[in-house]
Amino acid sequence: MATMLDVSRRAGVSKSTVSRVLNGTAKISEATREAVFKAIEELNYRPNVLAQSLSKQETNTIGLVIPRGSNTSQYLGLLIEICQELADKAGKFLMITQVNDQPDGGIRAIRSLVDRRCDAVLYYNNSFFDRYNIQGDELSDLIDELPVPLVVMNCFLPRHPDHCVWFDHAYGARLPVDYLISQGHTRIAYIAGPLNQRTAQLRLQGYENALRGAGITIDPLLIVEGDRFYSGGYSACNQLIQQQSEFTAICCFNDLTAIGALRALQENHISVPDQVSLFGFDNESILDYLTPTVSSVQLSAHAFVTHAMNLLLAKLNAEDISIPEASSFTGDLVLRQSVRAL
Amino acid sequence: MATMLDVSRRAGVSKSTVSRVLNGTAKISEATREAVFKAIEELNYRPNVLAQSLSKQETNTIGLVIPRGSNTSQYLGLLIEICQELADKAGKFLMITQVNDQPDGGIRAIRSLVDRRCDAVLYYNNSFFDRYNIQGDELSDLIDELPVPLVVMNCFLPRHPDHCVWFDHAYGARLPVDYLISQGHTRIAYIAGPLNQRTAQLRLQGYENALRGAGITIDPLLIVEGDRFYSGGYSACNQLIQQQSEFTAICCFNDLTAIGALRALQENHISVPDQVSLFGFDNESILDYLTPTVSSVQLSAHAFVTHAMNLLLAKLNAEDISIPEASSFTGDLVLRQSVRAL
DNA sequence: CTGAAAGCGCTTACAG
DNA sequence: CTGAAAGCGCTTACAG
Repeated sequence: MATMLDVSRRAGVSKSTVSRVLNGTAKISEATREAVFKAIEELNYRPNVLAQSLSKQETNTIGLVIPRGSNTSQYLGLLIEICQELADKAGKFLMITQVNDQPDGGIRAIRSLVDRRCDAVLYYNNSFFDRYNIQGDELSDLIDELPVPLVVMNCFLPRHPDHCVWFDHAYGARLPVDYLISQGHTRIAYIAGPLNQRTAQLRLQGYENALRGAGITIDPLLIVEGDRFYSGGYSACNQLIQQQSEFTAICCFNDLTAIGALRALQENHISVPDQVSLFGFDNESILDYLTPTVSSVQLSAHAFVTHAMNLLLAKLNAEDISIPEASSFTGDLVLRQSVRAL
Repeated sequence: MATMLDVSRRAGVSKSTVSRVLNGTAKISEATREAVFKAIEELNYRPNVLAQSLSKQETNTIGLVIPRGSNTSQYLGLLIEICQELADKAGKFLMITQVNDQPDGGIRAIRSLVDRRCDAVLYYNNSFFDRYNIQGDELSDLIDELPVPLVVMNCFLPRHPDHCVWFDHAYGARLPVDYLISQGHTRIAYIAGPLNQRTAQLRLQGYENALRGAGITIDPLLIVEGDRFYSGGYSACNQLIQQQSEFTAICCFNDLTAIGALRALQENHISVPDQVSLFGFDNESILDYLTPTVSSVQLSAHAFVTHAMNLLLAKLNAEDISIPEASSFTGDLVLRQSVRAL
């Protein structure tokens, strides 16, 4: 690969001049400019970004750490696309890496980006209690230690509320239950996510809070654990049906779970919504094309990611951002055919 | 940030020694080793990967360029996860970047990774005729010009068959049509993808080839263009219904299209599969949870991506791989309730 | 076992 | 307008 020295020789000038031509950092006579460009062309020269970065002591790069197990998530594409777009606008290169399936995978991914001298790092935390996921404390320690800003998405860090952006899952999960209660339902079942995950715990809490708020006793038989995929929703719903507890509605951890449950209900000739009302969570676009269409809760992933990136960029530019309360995001109810008043 | 010089001073040794301790590249007395590690600890030192790479003239990094508009694709997560895993195994850092929405976005993304001295680059081509996508010729020129290996996924490059891995879309799309014909269907409709995209064109060809092969006249009225999303399938199917052409089966560009079509059929009280058989394409896992479950064609994305990464790694290691014919991948029929014999 | 020096490919004061 | 030189933070022959 041709270097700047090669170019300078071919053009009959010094390295410095080539550098200046390339960076437009000084007046250069038209003749030498042309000579330099000619040499660049002939040698097919491309600057070594590593050397540039080392020399300038800046990389203009933002690091993004994406989670594993994301092949079932429709959020991943959105996350990347928004970050890319905002990084572009800010004139930064977005360097993406994925955590690998090892202990400390998350921390190592972050460090690896910092070691490559990213100006700042955005970390998407999949769920607190994932097998190899970072604990909140480790993240907080890391934020204290790192020489560059780190913003964490999807978890709340008590010691660093201004470094994280999170969803209020409990609040969001409460919405459909409150609504069902307002429509006269009292026997409301819940198919949870994997309860070793923080997100699943919080959403279950939201369900329980709603019932408690309405003075309805929580019936443990009406709470079944799924696996956040279709199959878990399917078998959990079958369990609900088989144990013959009476219920008039089911709220689910997420949409996939609800779709699995819907299938189980239909196989058992239980009509939705005539006999059972159904709520998903996430508001994936397929819900509009199921029969019946399925109600859900919409988390504004777009606003969420945008906020996180803007927070990061603000920290980068050392803008004195007042800690925005909006770093916590809630959800909105989306009603469709799957729900009816009792 | 502490540098190696800082560490060496604190430990009372030379930079060289610190480097050797860190890299285990020479016998070092236990005493100095400890002193060095102590200094590293105290200064919270982390090597500058940029400087290392520049000095060693190697980065041990593989670049991956992912497409835009991937927020609706379930392949993106799989693509990244497999590449990450194989890169890990090969001891390489995987640097991911996304093409941005500008002319030459693809080429610029590739170049940008090469400028960062990736050892090799893997490029996922979304579709030939996307707004800003690279043309095959440009890719071939790039392969000739770049100083590092470039492997291209999802398109066929006549000049570089050994640098690309692709699906035989026409073949895959032919499978369900052949099957339907074998089951006595002759009036088979097709809801295409956006026909300005190469993939959509090829799959439509597969449909037409099957009909021709069976001596069935192609009825233009039975071919409608969708948009590869639910909504396009929905309206295309409504169009088929309204124009009252007789048909006993519908094959679709992809599963989303089929799901949209299913909704339209159900709204019109047309029974699947009693009155109309239905095929999707891609075999997304939701198909098992629809009512009825929907037949499809499975492309082995896993094998596909694995093959591409292995091809890249082989080129990196200059292994003399005989050009594998298997660089073209086909699909498999997956039959479910949505199809019946006539 | 360890250090001094040159080099990786750039940028940027400092001179002229 | 342009060049020589020092420096970015490492690695690695070359000596000893």
